[in-house]
Amino acid sequence: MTATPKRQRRKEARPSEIMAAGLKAFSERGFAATRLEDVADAAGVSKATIYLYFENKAELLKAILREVVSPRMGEMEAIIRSFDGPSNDLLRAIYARVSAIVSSDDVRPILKLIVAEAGNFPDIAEFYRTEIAFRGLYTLAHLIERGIERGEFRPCDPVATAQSVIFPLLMNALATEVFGPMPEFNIEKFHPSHLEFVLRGLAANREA
Amino acid sequence: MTATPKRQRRKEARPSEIMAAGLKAFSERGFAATRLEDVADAAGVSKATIYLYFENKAELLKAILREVVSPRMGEMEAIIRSFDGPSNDLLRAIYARVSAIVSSDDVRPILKLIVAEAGNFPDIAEFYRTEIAFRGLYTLAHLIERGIERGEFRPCDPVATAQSVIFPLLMNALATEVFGPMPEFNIEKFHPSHLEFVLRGLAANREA
DNA sequence: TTTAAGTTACTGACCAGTCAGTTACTAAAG
DNA sequence: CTTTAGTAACTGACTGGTCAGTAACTTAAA
Repeated sequence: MTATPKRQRRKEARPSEIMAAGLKAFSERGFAATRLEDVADAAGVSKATIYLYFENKAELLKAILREVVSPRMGEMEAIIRSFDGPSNDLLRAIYARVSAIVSSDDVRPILKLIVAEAGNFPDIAEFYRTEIAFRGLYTLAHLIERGIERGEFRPCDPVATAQSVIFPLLMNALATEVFGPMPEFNIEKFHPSHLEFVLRGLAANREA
Repeated sequence: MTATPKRQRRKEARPSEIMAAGLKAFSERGFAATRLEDVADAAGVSKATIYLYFENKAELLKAILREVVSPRMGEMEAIIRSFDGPSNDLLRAIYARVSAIVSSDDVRPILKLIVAEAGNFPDIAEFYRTEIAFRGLYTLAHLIERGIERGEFRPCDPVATAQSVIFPLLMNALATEVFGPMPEFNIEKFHPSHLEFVLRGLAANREA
């Protein structure tokens, strides 16, 4: 009988399993209200094992916040660089990609977590402020600028307008995370409706 | 010498002072991480005094969340009911009012607090979901519908479009609360820019 | 003098972090 | 192909500190 032993040694898999369990627990209950013992249970290890891979509770959170979002940022910028058609089509492509990322089950909880905990972790707040928020916003602003230069979009402040474009996406994901799925918000209609709204809001005047 | 006594009996003033101190502390550090003793210090009372006016820590939070936002909701609806001009002007008026409320120093922290803590307080989440979020969104949707009926706005899904209008406002306030004031976001340009964006996104087609 | 607002000092529960001990695995020697 | 010595992964049980909530007392005001 080769029964599975009561415990296993799986050095490689542990950190990511612990981080996944931590993301779920932290985003559900908040950082301070989450017991490391519960994270351990969910990850199928003992609490002490967490301390083999992470210095302390705060470092576990930071590792989670650093790990999940950053890789996705590159994608968006790559799409913009490699695209060559009308700005409308580029915007559609970006929109589809961003909304898929932001609404995904691993990124959406992060959004809530950042809002809730950034105040207690200044270095993480700074990281998200510059590497995620600004970088994302300016990338989008750059796309808008491109459209203006090509005469496809009306003249406007690109950074301010980028917020009009992207914030509803973020807020919609955040609301879903906070209140759960909301049929009253017309979830399935929201994305096409907002995209249409954005394209009209950006459209260059016909007369010219 | 009629020196002020070391302690005073101020039954009327205590609750609101405690709630103000609680709002500040809870929104800065989060509910679980906030010590009731710190709230007491900030309110100029002892911790036990809090228990004279609130059953426990959770009830203090609930009282704060119930108290601050609700009164503001009525205002918005009143404006819409009493208005009679073009929908563009109505939208401008509402926008000014809502953005003032949402960015105010006592409502903005509530936004963050709700996002962070709704998960741990189901009854509060339900209250905000229905009495604040839906009610506000549908009120705005109603305004948009009015504009469509009068031929001033293009036909669209009012509820979905209301999100395009209001979510940037909320997200902008939330970002300010989370990351602090951000000159890079062109704060002073954002509101006029977004309003312009919204009016163009809603505008009825010229041909008709 | 009475009452009720307010405080001080305490307690019981909880939990992050630690450490001594245990078990899974590796591989060198027989 | 065993056995066994060594090591790295993992765990159970503990501790020191923290903090929500309370009980017994004090004093401002009516």
